[in-house]
Amino acid sequence: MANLKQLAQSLGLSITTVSRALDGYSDVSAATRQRVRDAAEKAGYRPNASARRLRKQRAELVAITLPSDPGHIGPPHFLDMLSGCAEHLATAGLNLVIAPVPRGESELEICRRFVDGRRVDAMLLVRTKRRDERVEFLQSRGIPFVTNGRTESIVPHPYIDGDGFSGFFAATRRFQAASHCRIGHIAGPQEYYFAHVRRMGWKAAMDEAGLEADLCAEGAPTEQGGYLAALELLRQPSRPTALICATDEMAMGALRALREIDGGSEISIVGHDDLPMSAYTSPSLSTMRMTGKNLGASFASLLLRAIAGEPAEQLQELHPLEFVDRDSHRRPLKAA
Amino acid sequence: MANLKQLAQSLGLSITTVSRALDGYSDVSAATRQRVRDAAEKAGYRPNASARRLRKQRAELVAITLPSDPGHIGPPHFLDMLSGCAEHLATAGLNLVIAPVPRGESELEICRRFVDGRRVDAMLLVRTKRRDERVEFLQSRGIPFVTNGRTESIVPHPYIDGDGFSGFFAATRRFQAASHCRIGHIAGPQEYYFAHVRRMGWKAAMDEAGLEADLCAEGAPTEQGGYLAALELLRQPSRPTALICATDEMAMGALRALREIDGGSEISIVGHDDLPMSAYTSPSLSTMRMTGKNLGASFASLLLRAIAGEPAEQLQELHPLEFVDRDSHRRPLKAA
DNA sequence: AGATTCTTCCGAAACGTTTTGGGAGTCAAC
DNA sequence: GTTGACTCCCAAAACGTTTCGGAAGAATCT
Repeated sequence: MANLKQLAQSLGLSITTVSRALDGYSDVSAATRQRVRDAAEKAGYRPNASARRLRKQRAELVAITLPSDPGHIGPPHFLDMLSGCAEHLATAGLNLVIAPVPRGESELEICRRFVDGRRVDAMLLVRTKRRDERVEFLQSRGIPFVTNGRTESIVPHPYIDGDGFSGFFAATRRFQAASHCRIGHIAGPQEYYFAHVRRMGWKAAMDEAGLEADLCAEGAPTEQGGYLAALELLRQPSRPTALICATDEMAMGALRALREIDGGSEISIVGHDDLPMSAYTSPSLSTMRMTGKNLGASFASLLLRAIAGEPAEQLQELHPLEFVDRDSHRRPLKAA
Repeated sequence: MANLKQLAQSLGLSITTVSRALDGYSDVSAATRQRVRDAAEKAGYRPNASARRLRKQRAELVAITLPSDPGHIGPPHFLDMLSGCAEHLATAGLNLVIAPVPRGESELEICRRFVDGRRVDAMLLVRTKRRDERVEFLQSRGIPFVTNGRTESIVPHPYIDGDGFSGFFAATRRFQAASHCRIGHIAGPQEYYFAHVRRMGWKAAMDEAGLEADLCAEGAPTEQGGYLAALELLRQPSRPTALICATDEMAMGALRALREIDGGSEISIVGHDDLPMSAYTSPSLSTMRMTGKNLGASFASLLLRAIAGEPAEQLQELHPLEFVDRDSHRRPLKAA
């Protein structure tokens, strides 16, 4: 409850000595140190955070941008991540603050406010774009940060990401191995790195197999976006027999479209994210998810290393995707 | 980028005047004010947050405890709430920080750290217990706070909550109207207020109808908890024909139990939370959810009013529950 | 002309901590 | 009896802001 001055007075010591005793410096005698610590404990003393921050020129805070419009990271996972992240940061004395983006303001402005007002020591970025102005800004300021998702920035930066290319490549291959030729892709907005790279994985597998990669429709990364994109593909003269969707949510929308369309139940489908609800759709949705446990802790750990000054090149984690084998990806294929 | 001193020097003014110009005080001339503001804008000046906080004795921060073990608020909703809350608080210049609870530490210790270290001006509490030591602590410190969920605290405090009693009462009535007599309740841990009050709602409706309220099993508020509790009820000599579950997650577990048991498909079921996945189970899960949009903003708004000094009695919001009518609550009832 | 008010500015203190750069005392070595 | 090393402690500065209490000069009133 009290402050250092009062504590010092009550002990008949100087502020300096009390402060150094609490911080465990060796230039205060063991006896005094103990006496000070006991008194501090008894008084319930906690150093005033603002004062320490001002003096040490560190905010002891890290901000994470909170995607307010639908992004590629499903809420259930995101909250897990937030939690794991906050917990890990706390072990280093850092607290996690949420940086929401009010309508009418850009994420860049938010970054600027937090960074230039020295409200935070570092930042975590979510939902990266291929060309991400937040990344450019933070690099120009030289403030440590880690992104969840890569970018196409020329100068490297720390990130943690799932290997969407390989995952979508492998999923496409899987369909090809099951004799699918008309494999369509429901893509997310291509300015996002994750959406782009997933499309590239699908396309590479099609190209390599000598199949035409013409069945691709882009939509918002939402149920509705997936629905509309799927309808677009199903209206083609030569329909897909299988669909690879950028996200589970989009896949749910595609499933809705398939239900509405004649013969839709013969089309196989796969998503990405492994949302909890994906296990309960009918058919249950086959999907992919990032391997590795506690994404949040890894995210935080990378940031701590970035703060400690490790070079960006050593702070780039690309996790393989694992396939979640359920029903939707092997629906009976009608002979063409 | 710069600080007040540099800005003042470059303008040939005192620190005081620059500060007051930026804050719009009337004792600096309009001309000077404009000149200062232009210069500040050009220099990209942002006041140092730590310094202001120290001087103003306000942290400009609000913490929310993050339930790390499974609670009653489903992750999807929780993240929405977090986001809405952070956004609303930001309009008042407050940022939201996440207070995770590391294993081995109690939520009380976390509160103490945040409050006594003056890291926050106020707190948001989630997942309240009937007797909640965090509430008692914050009341003893006189720090503003709002809980999501009521408590049995003698001295009133601000809260926002769903009316679980009436909701579960009405749901039980609904089953009774459909000729169910053996209506069971899958209860959450009774130390939580929400779990207790939901059970009370069910019990009151049973008592009032002259039906025996003997079919009640308690479990952890998880899928597994619901599964085990349901098995317990289904093993009774006189089985339930309908089940009211404290949460959707528990209801999902109960559905699993029903699938495994002979005749389980004749048992009706209802949950609470309206998780996204609840629409996709088979049968689709009838459930309840709190009315009112943007819980997070309401939560934040209550807190701002609490900070402004409004008495607790005026800051208690109890929202009715609405029934989400799907398939699981009207499965064919075998004549007894 | 003197008294009063208004306008516009500023010096200095304060917020509570950490850290720099010693200072006084003790003890052993020369 | 001077020197140096060591132990234990402290005064004061610094971090960057806000705000209290004027002060100087101009304008208005008596």
